[in-house]
Amino acid sequence: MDLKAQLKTAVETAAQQLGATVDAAIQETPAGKAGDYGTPAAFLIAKTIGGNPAQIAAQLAQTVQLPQGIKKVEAAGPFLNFFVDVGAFVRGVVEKPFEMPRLSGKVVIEHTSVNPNKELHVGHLRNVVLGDSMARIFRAAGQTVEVQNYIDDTGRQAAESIFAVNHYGLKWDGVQKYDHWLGEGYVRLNADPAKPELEPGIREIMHRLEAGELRAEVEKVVHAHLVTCFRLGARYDLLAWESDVVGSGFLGHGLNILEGSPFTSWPTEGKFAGAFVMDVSAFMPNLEESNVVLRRSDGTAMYVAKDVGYQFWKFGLFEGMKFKPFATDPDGRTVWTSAPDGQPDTEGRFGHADEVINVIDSRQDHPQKIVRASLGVAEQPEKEDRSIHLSYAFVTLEGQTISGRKGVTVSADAAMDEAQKRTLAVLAEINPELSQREDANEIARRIGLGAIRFAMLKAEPTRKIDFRWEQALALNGDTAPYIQYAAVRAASILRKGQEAGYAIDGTGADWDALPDADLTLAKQVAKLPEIVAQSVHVHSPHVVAQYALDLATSFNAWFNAKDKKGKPATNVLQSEEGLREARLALVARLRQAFEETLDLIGIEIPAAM
RNA sequence: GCACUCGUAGCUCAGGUGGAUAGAGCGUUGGCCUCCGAAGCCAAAGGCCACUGGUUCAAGUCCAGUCGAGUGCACCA
Repeated sequence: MDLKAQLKTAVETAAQQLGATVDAAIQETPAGKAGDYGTPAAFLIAKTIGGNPAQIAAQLAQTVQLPQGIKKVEAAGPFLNFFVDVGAFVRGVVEKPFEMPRLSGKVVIEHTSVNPNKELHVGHLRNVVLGDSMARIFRAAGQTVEVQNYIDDTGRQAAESIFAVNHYGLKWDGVQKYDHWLGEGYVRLNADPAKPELEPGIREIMHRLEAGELRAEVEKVVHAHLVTCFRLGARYDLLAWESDVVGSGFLGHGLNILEGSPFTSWPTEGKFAGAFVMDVSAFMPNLEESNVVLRRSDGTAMYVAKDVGYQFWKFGLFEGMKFKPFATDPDGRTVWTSAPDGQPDTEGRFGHADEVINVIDSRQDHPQKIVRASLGVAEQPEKEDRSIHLSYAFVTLEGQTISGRKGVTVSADAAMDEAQKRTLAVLAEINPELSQREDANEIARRIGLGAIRFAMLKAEPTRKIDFRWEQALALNGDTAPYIQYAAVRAASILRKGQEAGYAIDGTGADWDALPDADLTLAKQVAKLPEIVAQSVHVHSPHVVAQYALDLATSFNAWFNAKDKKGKPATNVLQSEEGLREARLALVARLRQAFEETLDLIGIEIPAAM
C-alpha cells in the first residue's frame, strides 16, 4: 500500500475513535506550507460530531498512528499535516517498483477508423494518438486491451475513389504512396462539374463494394493507412470491416435483441407507421424527438443500426464474424482482420469486452449516445455504463476546416516528414557534432514524432486544436522535446556516474543525507501510479502528458538548484560519498519514471539530443 | 428552436471525488554556463477564474439562470 493510502487509513481510524466515519482526502500541502501531506478531514469530523475543526485537528494530531516513513504530524489550524522522513521516503521510492492499478477484465478500444479512400490528414492524427495512448495506459493499469480499427468499406467515399480511378483511367505508378494516389482521384472527381451525371456509375461501385467484389482494392488502401499509423507508433489487434459486420448478420442479431425490449415498437400509425423504432427517452432525457428509427418502413436498416450491432458484438452479445491474419506490425505481431473466408472465433478471442471505448470526434456525439442508449434499451445497464465515447474536438488547419476536396489539408505523412526534417535542421544548428552521428536520423525521428504526438494529446480532448506548424513542431516549452531532453540529461548523469565507478542502484547510499530538494523530486516520481489511475478514470491521456511535463519541470528545477551563494546545490557527481550514491539511485528511478511515463503516451526517448 | 461541449493571464492551456496565497508554456523585461547537457534554470510584469444568484464552515470546481463561442439535431451515410 502506498504512503497516501496508509495516511488515509490512519486518519480515518483516528476519526473513528472520535466517533466519526469520514472519507479523508490526503493531499499535498501547498508550497510554502509546513509538512508534505495534509488532510482537511477535521472539517468533516466537526460536521458529524460537532465541535471546532481546529480543536479536532489538534486532537487527531495526538491520537493518529503514524505509518512508517512519517516522522511527525501537526495541526495547522483545521488542517492536519504530516511530515515525511526524507531518507526513508526517498529510499522507498527508489527501491519499490511502481504499484500500478491492478484492474481486470477486457477493454475494446476502437480508433483510427479512417475512410479507406484517401490518405490520413493531420486531423486523423489526433484520433490515432488518443486511441493508441489510451490502449497503452489501460494495459499498464492491468486490463486486457484489444484495439480495433473499423473499415468503412461500403461507404460512399470509398466508392467515389474507386470510381474515379476507373472513370479517369488512372494508373498507379507503384512509387507514390497508394493512399495518396487514390486520394487524388477522389479530389479530381469532386472538382469535376460533370459529377452529378456520374452518379449511376458511383452507385454501381457502391453495390459492388457491398457485394465484396472490390475487397482487394480497398485492402490496398488499408495497408497504406497502416504504414502511416505504424510509423506514428499505433498498433492494432483487429480490423473490423463494415461489409463483414453486415455480412455476419449483426444488423439482424442486434435488432432481434432490441425487439424483445419494452422500449421498441412497430407503430401502425403516425409519422413512424411501418418502421421499427426505439424510444430512448429513458436513457437520453430532454430530446425533442425521443424515437429513433432503426428499420425504415421499406424494410431497410438505418445506419445507426449497424453501429448498434457492432457495439453489441464488441460486448459479446452474439458471435458470427470470421477472422484471418491481415498484416504483421513492426513489432512482429499479427494484425487480424474480419473476412468472409476467415475462420470462426471458437475461443471468443475477439470482442467479449467488459468495457468499450470508441474514439470518435465530437460531431458523432449524438449517434454515439444513441449507440450507448441502445444498450439500455437492450436492458444491459452495466454495459451501457461501460460504453464510453472518447469524444474529441476536430482539428482545424491554420484556422480553417480541413477539407481534402478544397485543398485545405496536410497529410499525416507530410506532417511526420516535416517534423523530422525540422528537427534534424535544429540539431545541426545547436548540436552539429551530434548531427554528424550515424544515428542522427533516428534521434530526429524520435523527437519529431514525439513532438507531434504530444501536441495532439497534451490538452483535454474537448479542446479544439488548430494545427499550426510552429506550434505542433515546437521544440521548447510545453513539448515532448522538453521532456525528452530532461530524460536524456538524467541518463547522461547516470552514465557519467557509472564511468566514474559509482553505484547507481543505491549501494552505499546515505539516505539520511538527502535534503528537502531531493524529497520534492522523489514525491513527483512517486505520483505515477495515481496518475495512471486518474487517466483511466477520466478516459483521457492528457493527464499523463501533463504529468510528464511536471516530472521534467521538477527534475530541471532540482538539477539547476543553487545554494545561497549561487553554487550548484544538487550536483550529483560532486556530492559527498553516500549522498552521491543516494542521488544516483534517485536519478536512476527518475529515468525509469520517464521511460514508463512516455511509453504510456507512445513517445520514445532519443539516445542523445 | 432543442440538445451537447466550452468560456481561467495578451495568446495556447493545466487546475482528482469542493479545501490552505489560482499554476505552466509562448510572448515581453532582466539575470544564470571556470559547476553532472543552456532544447535548460531563476526573477519581474501580467487574473472581479464570462456574468448574476444559490448551496456550503469553504466554490475556478457543485446547482439555476443570463451572455458569448463551437458542434449536432432526416424513415441520409
